[in-house]
Amino acid sequence: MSRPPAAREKILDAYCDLLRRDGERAATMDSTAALAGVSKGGLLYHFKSKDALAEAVVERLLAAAERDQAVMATAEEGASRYFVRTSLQSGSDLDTTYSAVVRLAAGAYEPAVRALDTVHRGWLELIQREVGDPHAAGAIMLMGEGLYYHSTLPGTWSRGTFVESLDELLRQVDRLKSGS
Amino acid sequence: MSRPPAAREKILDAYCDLLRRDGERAATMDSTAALAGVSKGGLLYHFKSKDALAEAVVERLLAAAERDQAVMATAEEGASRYFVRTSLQSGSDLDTTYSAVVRLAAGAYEPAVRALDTVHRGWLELIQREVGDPHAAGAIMLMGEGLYYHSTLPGTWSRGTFVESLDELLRQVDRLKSGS
DNA sequence: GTCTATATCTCGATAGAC
DNA sequence: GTCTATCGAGATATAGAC
Repeated sequence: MSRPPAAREKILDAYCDLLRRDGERAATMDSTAALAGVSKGGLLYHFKSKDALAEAVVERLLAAAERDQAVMATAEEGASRYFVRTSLQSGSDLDTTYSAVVRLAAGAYEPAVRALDTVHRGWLELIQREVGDPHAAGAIMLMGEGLYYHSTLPGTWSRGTFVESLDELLRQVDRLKSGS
Repeated sequence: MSRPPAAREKILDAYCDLLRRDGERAATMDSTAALAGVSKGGLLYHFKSKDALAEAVVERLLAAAERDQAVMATAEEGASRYFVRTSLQSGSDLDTTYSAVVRLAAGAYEPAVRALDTVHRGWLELIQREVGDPHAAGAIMLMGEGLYYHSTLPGTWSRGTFVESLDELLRQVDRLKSGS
């Protein structure tokens, strides 16, 4: 359990935040360094290139997703409800990193695309294990992903709408789970 | 019904394609002009700035969505099935433009965010009109949006998975529709 | 209406001081 | 381990020829 330098983590946090909030275009090394409170030279000591930064974010996602899926697999409410409920952005480490990787994938960065594949497979697998019917499981996963998609678009009406009705949405999940 | 110059449309097509396939970063004026088969000067005759390009894409989305929602409102299969079915990228004008605007919104471009709000409200409204129960309608909309989200991520496993099971997914839509 | 040439700015990355 | 200074590439945008 080596403890990575605090500066390194601050830089990664800043890069993920910029990706999530302002998009790939705004997530430059200059603005990342500024937000992290270090100079460009300081940043480049920890990450030799921009690719190295992106790589580190992808690794962070895979680690966070593995931890989260361990929790999801044993959640009392069941994997489906856990998944849909936590698809709303809450500011957790997984949220932020996942959103950042989605932005990287949107920029056609291959390692990000592959990492998302892995994470998505894991989620569907866990939901299927609980639900049984693979198509009901697929529908539940899509609901969660739709919720994520809406919660990640900057400042929209839909986020508020769906946040307010989360309880009722979870009851729709129950309907998909039961029978058929 | 003024007919806009062919070059202008080709430029917009190229810009949308680049945004969708390669992200905001890659969608530069240089590469847009190259893909459209015009020079940078030619591009700048039709669009005085990059912002003007983005604006035109947003307007195109609003027009395409209005046309599509008119079809959706009277679709024989019902608005819900129509919506979920067409959430899979098919290469239609609406698909391409919507994806492009989502990328612009991810870059925190406010007019894109507002346009998406408008379009999303319209979709949910039409689904609710068919389904009755607003929460079932919300769940159906989220399924469609999840499907869109997966189909727009470049080259993933999930796209294939959900494409293959579209018929069964539509039956899950029916389950959500029928009696709460 | 479309092109070339060019000015200006910002990004990513290197070099070297401290 | 962190900083400043600076270079080359690529981005937006302007000017003006055809």
